[in-house]
Amino acid sequence: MSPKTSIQFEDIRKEKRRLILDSALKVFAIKGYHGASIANIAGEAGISKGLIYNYFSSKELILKETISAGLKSMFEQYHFETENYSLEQFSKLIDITFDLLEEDYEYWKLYFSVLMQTDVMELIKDSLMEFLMPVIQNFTQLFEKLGYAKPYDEARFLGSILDGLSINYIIDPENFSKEYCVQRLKTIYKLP
Amino acid sequence: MSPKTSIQFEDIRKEKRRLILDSALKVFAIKGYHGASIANIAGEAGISKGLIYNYFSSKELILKETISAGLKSMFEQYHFETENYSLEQFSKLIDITFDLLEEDYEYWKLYFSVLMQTDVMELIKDSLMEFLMPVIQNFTQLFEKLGYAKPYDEARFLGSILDGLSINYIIDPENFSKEYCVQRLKTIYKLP
Amino acid sequence: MSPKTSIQFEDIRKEKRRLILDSALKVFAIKGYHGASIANIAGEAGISKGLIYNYFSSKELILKETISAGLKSMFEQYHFETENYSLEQFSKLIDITFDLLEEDYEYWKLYFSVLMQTDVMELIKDSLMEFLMPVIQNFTQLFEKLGYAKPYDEARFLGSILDGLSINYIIDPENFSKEYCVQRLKTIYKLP
Amino acid sequence: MSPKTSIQFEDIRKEKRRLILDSALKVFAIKGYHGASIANIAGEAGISKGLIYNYFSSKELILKETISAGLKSMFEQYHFETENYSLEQFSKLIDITFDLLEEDYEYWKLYFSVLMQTDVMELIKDSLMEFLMPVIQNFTQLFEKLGYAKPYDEARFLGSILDGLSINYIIDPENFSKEYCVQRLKTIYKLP
DNA sequence: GATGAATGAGAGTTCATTCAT
DNA sequence: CATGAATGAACTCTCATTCAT
Repeated sequence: MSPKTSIQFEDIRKEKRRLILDSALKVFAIKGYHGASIANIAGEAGISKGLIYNYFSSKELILKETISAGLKSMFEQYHFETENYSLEQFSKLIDITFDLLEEDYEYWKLYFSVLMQTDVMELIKDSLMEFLMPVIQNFTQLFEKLGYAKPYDEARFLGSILDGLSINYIIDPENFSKEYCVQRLKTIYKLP
Repeated sequence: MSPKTSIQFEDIRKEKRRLILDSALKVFAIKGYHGASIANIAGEAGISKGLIYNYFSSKELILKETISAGLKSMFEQYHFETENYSLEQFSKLIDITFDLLEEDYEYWKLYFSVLMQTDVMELIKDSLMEFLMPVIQNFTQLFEKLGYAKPYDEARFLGSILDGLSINYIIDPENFSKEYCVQRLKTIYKLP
Repeated sequence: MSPKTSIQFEDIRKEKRRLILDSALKVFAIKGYHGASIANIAGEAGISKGLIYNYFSSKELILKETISAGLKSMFEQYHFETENYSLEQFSKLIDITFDLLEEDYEYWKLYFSVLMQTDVMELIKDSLMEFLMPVIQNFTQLFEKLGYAKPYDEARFLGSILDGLSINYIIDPENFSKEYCVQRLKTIYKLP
Repeated sequence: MSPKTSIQFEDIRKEKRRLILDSALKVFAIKGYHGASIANIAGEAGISKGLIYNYFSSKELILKETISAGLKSMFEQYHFETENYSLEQFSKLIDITFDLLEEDYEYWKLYFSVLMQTDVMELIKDSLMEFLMPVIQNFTQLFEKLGYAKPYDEARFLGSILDGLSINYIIDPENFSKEYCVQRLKTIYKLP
């Protein structure tokens, strides 16, 4: 009966925000960004269209936040020191990558579906770069240590392979042997 | 005095059809299928919206034709026998692939942008499979001949790498060293 | 402070629905189904085009609902037992019919304008038959009882006369003497 | 090889005009005025869209001409003296009316489909009145001679019955007994 | 905080009409 | 005389966004 404290309000807002982003992710993954409507998202979340605008000022912003929230949570899972990768960490990173793909299937589906659309890309470029740059740099350092002649190019090469494997897994998980590919990749880089 | 000959009309139609498909490709590549409007395509082509429907009965059909025209022209360029790949052909195929990426940059941008959108994928699946299946099969045969334990999985692994490299080249051609990656890939497979 | 109650929303919806159907009736009656546009209806109702689709999912559906709402309300006014017409009821039915024509002028204008358009007819056939069949059957029974040699044909003959009189009244009410025709019709059938 | 004479040209024009009107009638009868497109009519006639505009300056005009050409040709078939109907002529007129309905089914379908649409009606009102007025006047005179108290109202009553019977025959010729109704009508008016 | 009625711009599509040939 | 490519306005319908309650 007593008025809710501002802390309680804060909690409600955070939870609802989370709910909207999760619902948006589901709907975006199925229908794509342009194909999904605010009504779809509201329906999935079980709330009104109007309420969504209480939390996000536009559909574009929902996409941005969906993507960057995903990147942030993924970043947190990598959590080892940001510099000086070891071979063990390299190996582990490959494992983690594929685990995340499986775990956050919907997120990655959205991520890749949006990756190639120039105009949507524009929206998320900043969040993306913030996350990807250090990873590429770390690999560049590692490959330098390992004696590769062109460590940056090798890092891009590795990144590309991971992208390709990820996409193929996302498109058609049934016929794609994750295990084989992980093993094969480790063989190429002589990882433990 | 006399009406335009049917040959004249045919020429006009062929040319205009080409113009529309080319314009569609450009616009689709930038905005994606759902994000691109018929008005955008008409604007790019410098014609009226209505005229587009004199040539294609729907937006869906424009996408289908754009994709399958691209696949067809690409298929013609591979042109070596459809069975029994040799290592030389394997090597050459990698070269050709990256040449095509450079040559038909817009097409591949569209191709990859469309690849991840479930609903759009549905529209072009048939054309796509018709082209991709034999390629995967041929590689499976080749890897079998080369003694790989799981030739189909290896074919998918190779395909994924090519996808990943292609996408990274398409997204950011300036900072991506095509030459390094081609060379690196050939080293992995011990190609000439 | 609190959101609109669902009762308030329900009231708004009911009223607006009514408004749209009434406006549609007016416009359909003047321009016919194909000739009337959603913009016309929205204009007549003083609302936006978009709002109409908040209440009816298509133009077809608006027509269907318009027709069947009219038939339903008319059916309710006949209200005497559905079987075993008497001569008194026959006589009364003629009176009611012409009263309704006067009362629901616009509805009947639409009804008849739509009657002859094959494709539109297709849309409303079911609603129509549901209403008309029992009437024809009852008259067939009545004419059988009265000793007519071909009671069904006589029922169709009577129905045709009523149609013809109705249409002529609808087209040009000023110069058409309803009273004379009602009286004349009763004379033919020796009604009270 | 020699240039066609202007008389030949005249003939060609007349024939083509006829062809277009006939084709328009067929298409209008099936799809209605609004539902039929110029392309449909051109297709039915086996000519180009452009050529139609060489003969008629608008779609509206095609409708007008279709209707009034039909009325004119019908008028010619009645052909008995325009004044002083006899009972024999009355009887014959009923017969002719139903013969024409059967013969020119498509025309009458169009005629009635267009009858109730206020805006289309506007277009053909003049042609219509030119034809209908004398018929109504003649019947008024006849009913006066026969001693009816309100001969004009009786003429409208008869006209309405003919309309109603015609419409019901047009809508559903299979289940409508023309013969019964003709006979019945003659009985009412004590015709030979 | 929460609702959903309401808007308006813009989507894909159709079609009467024009016009160069 | 005849063609059909081309236009542009209007069509049905969708949807991100606003706002009174």
